[in-house]
Amino acid sequence: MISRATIERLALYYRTLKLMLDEGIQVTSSNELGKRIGITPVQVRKDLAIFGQFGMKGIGYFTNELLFYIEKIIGLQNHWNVAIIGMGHLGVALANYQNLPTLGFKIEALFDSNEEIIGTTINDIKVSNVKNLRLIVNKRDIKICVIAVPAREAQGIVNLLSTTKIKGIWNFAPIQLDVPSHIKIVNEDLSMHLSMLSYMISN
Amino acid sequence: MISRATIERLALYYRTLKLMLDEGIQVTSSNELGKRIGITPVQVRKDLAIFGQFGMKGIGYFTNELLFYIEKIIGLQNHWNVAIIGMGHLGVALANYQNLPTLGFKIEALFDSNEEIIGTTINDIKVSNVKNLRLIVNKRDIKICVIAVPAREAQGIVNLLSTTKIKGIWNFAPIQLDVPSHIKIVNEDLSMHLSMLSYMISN
DNA sequence: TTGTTATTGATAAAAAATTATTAATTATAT
DNA sequence: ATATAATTAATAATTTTTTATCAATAACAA
Repeated sequence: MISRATIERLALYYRTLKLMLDEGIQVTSSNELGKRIGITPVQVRKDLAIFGQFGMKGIGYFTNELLFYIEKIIGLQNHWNVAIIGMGHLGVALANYQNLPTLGFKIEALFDSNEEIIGTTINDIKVSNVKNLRLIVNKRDIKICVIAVPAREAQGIVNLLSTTKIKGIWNFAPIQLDVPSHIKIVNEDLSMHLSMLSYMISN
Repeated sequence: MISRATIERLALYYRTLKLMLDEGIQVTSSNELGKRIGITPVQVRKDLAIFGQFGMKGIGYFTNELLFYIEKIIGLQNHWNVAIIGMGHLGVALANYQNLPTLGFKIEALFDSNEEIIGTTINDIKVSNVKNLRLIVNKRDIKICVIAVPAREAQGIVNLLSTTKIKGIWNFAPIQLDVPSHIKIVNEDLSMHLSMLSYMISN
């Protein structure tokens, strides 16, 4: 079982390696990677060692090679269809969020329950009635749902989704959701992080 | 030194206790708290033990008392003035984010560099020119800045802010920022969490 | 060729975090 | 009164994570 912390760092290696490639850096090292991210080179090597041997003793890592392997590990070579549920300010922001397509996620549908919003177009995608959520998710082969509805409505949406074939949920509602084990969930807990910041500056 | 994981859980205890109070639950236990959050009761008690003894053997915890103590620990009794920099879709969403005022953060200023946005009003607050960032931050006693600008502009903003009296940064730009040690930073790394979700559903 | 430097990958050590156990305490039922 | 169940807080044990060390290897300079 690979720890959450390791995967988070893997995502940082990925981002850093992409930047390095843009900068024309063809060979790098655990030292350089660690320095950019703010961790020790041993930690970098330990993380990579879990998945294989990607470097060369005495040299380091070929940037493009390592990037390729990490992309594979994270699964970013897959291209999943995504739906966003809840077209409040946050949902609209996510519908326009550039990193979604950049990382290979294709926004296929947007949903809301407000009659005034249904039928409008956001970032070239028409907003559907949340009543048709299951139907559209199934028809358009949507594999990831982003939950951007108020906390009190979130569990209801999850219940609707739990019998579809989605694989993951990216949850922005500040609430602990009950999700069947075949669906993976990542909580983007903004209010928790605000509390974190409060703690850090208060102590 | 208290671990990040502990503080994150503390924020969850806080949220859960508030909900419990709303539900009229006056006495709770590490068992009940743990169950709601999905962790063991021992973990709950261990976390709390770091800060003191808040419970009673044989009984449990008085919900309002424990809430009060945790609020104190997290520092949420403080009320900080906040500025948001970058009025893209995300910045606008944050300017309307209800949990900011709920947790005691007061949005005092909004900034952008786009002439067409400067001077407009978002959630009753006028958008200022980012050229006046330092001036306004100092004048309005702003202690927390939210960075919602593109990654390539983020470090420049931090450099501007590093000589002001702000205490914390809530960073939404997907980049590792160099921050002087007297300013605390919390990274809200959406793209990292997307990678996390990708890993979880791909493996 | 040989010595020096930089580097990985493997193993060992140390530190940190989590989980288990148990004594002490309170409420409650008999 | 007494036994039982529920619960915290303290301590012990275990597991996980991070950090340190070192042999092996490659490039390069003298």
